[in-house]
Amino acid sequence: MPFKRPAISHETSSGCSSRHSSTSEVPSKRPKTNISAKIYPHVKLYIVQAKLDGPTIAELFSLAERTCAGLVSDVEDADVVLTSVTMRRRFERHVPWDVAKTKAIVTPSWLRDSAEEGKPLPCEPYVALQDLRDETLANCPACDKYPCDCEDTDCEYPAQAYPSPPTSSTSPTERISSSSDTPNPDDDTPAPDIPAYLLAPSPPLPTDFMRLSHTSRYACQRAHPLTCPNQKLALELDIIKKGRALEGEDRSALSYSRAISVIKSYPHLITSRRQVEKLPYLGTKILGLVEEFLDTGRIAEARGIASSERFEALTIFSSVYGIGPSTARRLFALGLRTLEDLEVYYGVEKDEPESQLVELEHKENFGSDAKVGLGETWVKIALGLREDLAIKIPRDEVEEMNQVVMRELNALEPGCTSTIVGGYRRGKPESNDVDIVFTHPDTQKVKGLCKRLVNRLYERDLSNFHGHNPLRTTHWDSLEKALTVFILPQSSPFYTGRRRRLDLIFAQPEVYWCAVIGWWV
DNA sequence: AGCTGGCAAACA
DNA sequence: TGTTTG
DNA sequence: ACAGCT
Repeated sequence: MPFKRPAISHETSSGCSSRHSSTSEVPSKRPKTNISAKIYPHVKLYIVQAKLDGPTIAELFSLAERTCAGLVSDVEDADVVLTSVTMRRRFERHVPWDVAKTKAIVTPSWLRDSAEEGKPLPCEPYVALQDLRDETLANCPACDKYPCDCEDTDCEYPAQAYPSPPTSSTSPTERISSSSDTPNPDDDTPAPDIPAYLLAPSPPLPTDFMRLSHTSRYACQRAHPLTCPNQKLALELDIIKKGRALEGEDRSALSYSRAISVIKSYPHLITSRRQVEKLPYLGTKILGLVEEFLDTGRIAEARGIASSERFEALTIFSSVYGIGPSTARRLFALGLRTLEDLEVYYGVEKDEPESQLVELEHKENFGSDAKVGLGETWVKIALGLREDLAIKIPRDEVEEMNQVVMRELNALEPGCTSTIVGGYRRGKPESNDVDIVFTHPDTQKVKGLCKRLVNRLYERDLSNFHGHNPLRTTHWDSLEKALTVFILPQSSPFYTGRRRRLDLIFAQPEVYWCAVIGWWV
């Protein structure tokens, strides 16, 4: 699910040490200022003419031309609505309430003052309708939305909601996997041998929220939070999507994917069909389902799918590594229904749970020892792994895994740096697997490093899947990756003995950050 | 009405 | 080639 | 079977 949310920018004051000299030395250009003359180059304006006299309207029109993307004649298309109307009842005669909730509704002075100051101004002092104060603040184009939501209180975000900075291998011994190692800004001295361009900028680059809009056709321009205001609807549609995917109806599933993605980026609670019917990728069928959800709180088709024996079985089957929709359907057609059925079918001997891993290599060429045909050695292993892999990994432990791996990598090749990506980077409190991107300033040293690390982890009993072979290793272009199964050492305070999926991605230094931001899933 | 929808690598 | 994965 | 495009 390739949907990312850009990191929310901290206020500069927040704990990050400014000792990192990094930002000034970054060779690539930071987006300095928008080289646009307009103050609100992306803002579309709608003017409610009621209560405004002719000259004022003319003045606002010309201001709008100078400062904004333009005026729109349909209020639905607008980002900001200017009005002198202050009473809800009267305002509703000009703009439907549902629509109004999705805009910033401000007085004409907002535009005048912005033009005078020559810069974007917060909407807060210009809220036109008190009933829509929250919505207006949330939709104010001048603010980085999220900070604006808590303008009164001090903005304390839970630290764990933020991506951690990369860990460099330059502090090898000092950090003996101490428990909570939240990013510690001050005591860690900048690595002398890691060029600044490979370290995360501090403070983080601000996000240009004005370039993001939930109406964009491109998913990468539609920011969305981890859980959205319409989460239940999204989950309901997701069931249909999964159902379609399991049945091999890829086209349909793709449509649901896009629709869900659009809904996830819609920043308000949906209360009427009208709010969303113009959003991209929502057509007649899915709008109908949305409407049904609005009316009844559920979607019959999704309920039907979710409670069907077939869906349940296909879901469990395909949760096994190596079993996809097609095989799942085949197994179902064979009459299998449960995990136990699978274990029998694939001939898993539960008596000797440990032996599977060790002896695997020798069995490799004798596919016929499974009870019923299919000598799927893979699936046998995956079945044994399934229980562990179904357990989510807390952020603390993800960070610990990175520490441990970095310690080994550092011993192998000093001067590496890494960033944890995947779900962790998107702020998920728990991950299904761990993805880490590595690099080293010396292009030559990156070559073959992936294999070397995997071998070392294997020798150290940290990674033990499939003999010397990780699930797969591969490299395309200048990326190398290994998909492995990892166990923390017993000495770690986070040791559980549970096996965890760990993906290692090695990138050439010049594509390191592309690998970091491009690693979705 | 009819076509398109992401992709590359790995395995059997 | 078809299936699965990230 | 879902939406967008031509």
